[in-house]
Amino acid sequence: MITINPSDKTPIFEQICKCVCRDIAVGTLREGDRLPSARELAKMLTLNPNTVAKAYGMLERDGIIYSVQGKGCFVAKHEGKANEKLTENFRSAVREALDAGADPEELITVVKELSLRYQQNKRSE
Amino acid sequence: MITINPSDKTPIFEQICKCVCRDIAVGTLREGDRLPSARELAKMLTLNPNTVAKAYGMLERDGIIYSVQGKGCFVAKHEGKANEKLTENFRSAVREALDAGADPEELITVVKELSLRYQQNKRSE
Amino acid sequence: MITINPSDKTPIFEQICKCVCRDIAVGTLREGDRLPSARELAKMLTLNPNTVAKAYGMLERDGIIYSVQGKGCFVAKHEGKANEKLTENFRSAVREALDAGADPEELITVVKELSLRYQQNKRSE
Amino acid sequence: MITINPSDKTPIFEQICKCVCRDIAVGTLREGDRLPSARELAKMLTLNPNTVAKAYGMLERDGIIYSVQGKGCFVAKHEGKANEKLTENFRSAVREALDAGADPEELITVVKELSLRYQQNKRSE
DNA sequence: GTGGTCTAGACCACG
DNA sequence: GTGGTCTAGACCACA
Repeated sequence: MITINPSDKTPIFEQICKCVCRDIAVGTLREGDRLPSARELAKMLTLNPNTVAKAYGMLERDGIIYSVQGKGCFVAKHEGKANEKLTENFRSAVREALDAGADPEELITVVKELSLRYQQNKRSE
Repeated sequence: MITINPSDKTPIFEQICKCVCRDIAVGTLREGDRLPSARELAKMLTLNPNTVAKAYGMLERDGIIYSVQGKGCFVAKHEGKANEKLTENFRSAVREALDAGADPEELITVVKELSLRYQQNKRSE
Repeated sequence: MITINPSDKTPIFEQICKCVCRDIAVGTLREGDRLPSARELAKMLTLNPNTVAKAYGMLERDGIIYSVQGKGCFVAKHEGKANEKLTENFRSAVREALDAGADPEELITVVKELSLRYQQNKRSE
Repeated sequence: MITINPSDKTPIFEQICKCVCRDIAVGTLREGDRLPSARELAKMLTLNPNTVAKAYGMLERDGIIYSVQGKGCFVAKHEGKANEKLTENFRSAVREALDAGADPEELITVVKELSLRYQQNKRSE
């Protein structure tokens, strides 16, 4: 499922990319699965088709999906690329925090705290 | 010390905010200390005074500093606000990673690995 | 409707904020409604776009509206925030009066007297 | 007692005026009482003497105090002037709130709520 | 001198 | 087209 939060400051095309990557990492999307066409998705989410096209273009450039003329876009062999892309964001956030002078122990505490809270949310759903 | 990297794509005013927060978190700046005036800092960094004023304005709205007409800007009681602001991006990155199904242990491993590498870079400087 | 009184000494951007808050509180603006673009409004009021942008920025930081890149600004879920912001000055005036030893009954009498006079003015317009 | 809050946005000279008016209204200062000299007060509060002088000038202009060359400043016959000045602030706040579309009943509720809270604070002191 | 506000005009990313 | 950022230069009130 691709969901967009318009009030989120991250560009919409990037939100789409992340959703697709996440679905691949989680297993909701598997190798060879067909993504909704750009037009289709744009209509579903009431977005500008160009925005969806841009997102698909980024994903294709990164080798996460591939497009077939006249047929649509499909999930490529992942080889962990989608996962890499996701953790890369995390890695850069860690680097940024360290540059800002954060204590490694403090970061680990934050991870533990948030993952605990996350699991509780999941359980209560 | 406040340093700016113009080639960094994060807005200049935000870079200033982070520098101030870091200095407060580290203890270089303490409650009641006076920050350089907007014009002074602008001259030092060859920026427009408005840019610095915007940064100071953000910090004031976040309760990290307070401004006094005709006197200057001063750091407020921290209560960890500066520290929170620094790890804010990190926290959202953690949430994103968890949403993508990342294993908390895996994230902690990444933090440990990167902080180790970071300390080595620091030592070799 | 947003109207500006240039001879009023309260900053223009604040006047804009109050107008928007009032329109939300009254119900003229509702959740999800789009505000005029900063440039558009600036042209209508013959102001500098930056002034409007500043007002919109304040409203966004207060969670009263949210901005979307390339689309515009929209009113957020209110939860009474707009109303609170409107009576904010009033609340501090009440606190001040109490500090000065004013009798609560006396203050209420003043409110009643002035609101009566206000309604008469309104009727005679 | 005159106390100054530097982080408060109201100008310092105005804070001084309000303190004096409040002390007169409450009865701490009475007709003929001598106020500390501008220099003295400036030293006590670590303020610029000009700031205190400005405040005293405003109070004298309003007929709340009078100055005697070489002797100092003294509290004038009040005739409720100090009280008027204080409630005038309240009145203008009420007018502003009404202009913003506030409901009179709502304002009265706010007064009741805040005065209740104020009395509780007083009791617990 | 300080911060606060406003204007004018520019560039960018997003949609 | 939109909002976001930055620069340049101006005026004001406060201290």
